[in-house]
Amino acid sequence: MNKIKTENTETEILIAAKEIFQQKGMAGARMQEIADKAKINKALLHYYYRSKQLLFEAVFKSAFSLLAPQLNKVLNDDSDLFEKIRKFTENYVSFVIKHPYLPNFVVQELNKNPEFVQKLRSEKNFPSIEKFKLQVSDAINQGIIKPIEAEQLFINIISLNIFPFIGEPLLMALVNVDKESYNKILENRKTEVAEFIINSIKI
Amino acid sequence: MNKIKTENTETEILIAAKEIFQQKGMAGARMQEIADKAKINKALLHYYYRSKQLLFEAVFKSAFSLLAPQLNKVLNDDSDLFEKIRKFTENYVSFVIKHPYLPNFVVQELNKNPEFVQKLRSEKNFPSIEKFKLQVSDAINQGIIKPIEAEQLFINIISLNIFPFIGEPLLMALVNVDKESYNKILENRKTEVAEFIINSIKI
DNA sequence: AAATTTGTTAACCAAATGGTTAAACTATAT
DNA sequence: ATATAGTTTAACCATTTGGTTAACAAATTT
Repeated sequence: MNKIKTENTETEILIAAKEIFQQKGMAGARMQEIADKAKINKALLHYYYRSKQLLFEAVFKSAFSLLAPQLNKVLNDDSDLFEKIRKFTENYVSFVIKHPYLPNFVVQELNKNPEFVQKLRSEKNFPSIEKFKLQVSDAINQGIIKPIEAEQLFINIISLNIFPFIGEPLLMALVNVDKESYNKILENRKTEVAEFIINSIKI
Repeated sequence: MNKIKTENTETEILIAAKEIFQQKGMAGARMQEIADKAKINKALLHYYYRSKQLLFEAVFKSAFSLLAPQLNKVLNDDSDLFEKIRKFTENYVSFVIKHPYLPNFVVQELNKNPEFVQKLRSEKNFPSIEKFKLQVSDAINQGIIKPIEAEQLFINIISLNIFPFIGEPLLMALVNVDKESYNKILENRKTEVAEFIINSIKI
């Protein structure tokens, strides 16, 4: 079964590359280290992915395709506004536990390479805010929430959920707790954050 | 004036190193590029700072010593809780405009080097949360705000203020606006964020 | 089963990179 | 003015790094 063997190697490379790139970034990652982790010869990396840049792009796209559905839970889910804020907040913690380096990786590499956004936008499933805008203005018109721009609310939701992970080392130091206590704080945020947001906007 | 000339060169190097390190990170920065930016020979970098690692640490400490006073505006300022939230939120935007890459740099390098926190903690002026904890529990006891853990409130304040900058390329794409419109959104956040927080906690 | 295509490796290469050295230059002290 | 200490540079060096090559191995096709 040639196909299977090939796909295995190709996938092994991508898995190894994900780990290294997500932990060390494009600049800090070494092709040799990826090859070692995938237990293959370095030349095979180039056989399958041509160059470091292309391998990186494959990893980046794959990472974003995991993050996008999470964001769509806020932007394109049909559930009630409050319910979706609660669900997203609770789900997001589990997501990050599964992929600890992923959100930071995406945010970071996008900062170092802002033109990358173009490549993402063209892909299908790229999250769009349009539906969420309608939902927010409906909720305002129905007197469920106070007036707020959908963009601001969205940025708030994302910030409150993502930053505690991206800023973990900094926040841990400032709040002056060890990893175990910080994890408890994050665990509490599963419900705290949603209530914090809802408290702020509900009438 | 030997002293002045020396200090100039040393400072020029630090200024150049800040720019390069903050934009490209430790792994992505090149000593030659720093030398070029400082308009000096590469060997001079080593003459004044010994190694890339030590130059980086000098830059990092200098960066953190700029960020710390900002954080202390939340943690160790004497003003009233609501007032300090309003002031911090408004000030922080100006701070980031002055040092666009700084917060991201600190957060990022701390993630890649969590043991770095130790080196910071030992330094004077390292922000401590103790005073803020008292302030929050006082406000709760006086019935000014709803019960909330000081740590959670602090994380919320920081997240809402810092992430919109760190996540700018991602958020710009998701909210689907250009740089100019995004800047307007950030400008509005100067007041929006504080009201969002206060709305949520006030009784 | 012979030929061909696909997958894999060891050895190699050129460029980049952090760092060093020895000499030259400049300013200060004697 | 001359010796001395501090500053700056060009040239150099060893290692690392992304990438290539040529040969070998394993499937696949004919």
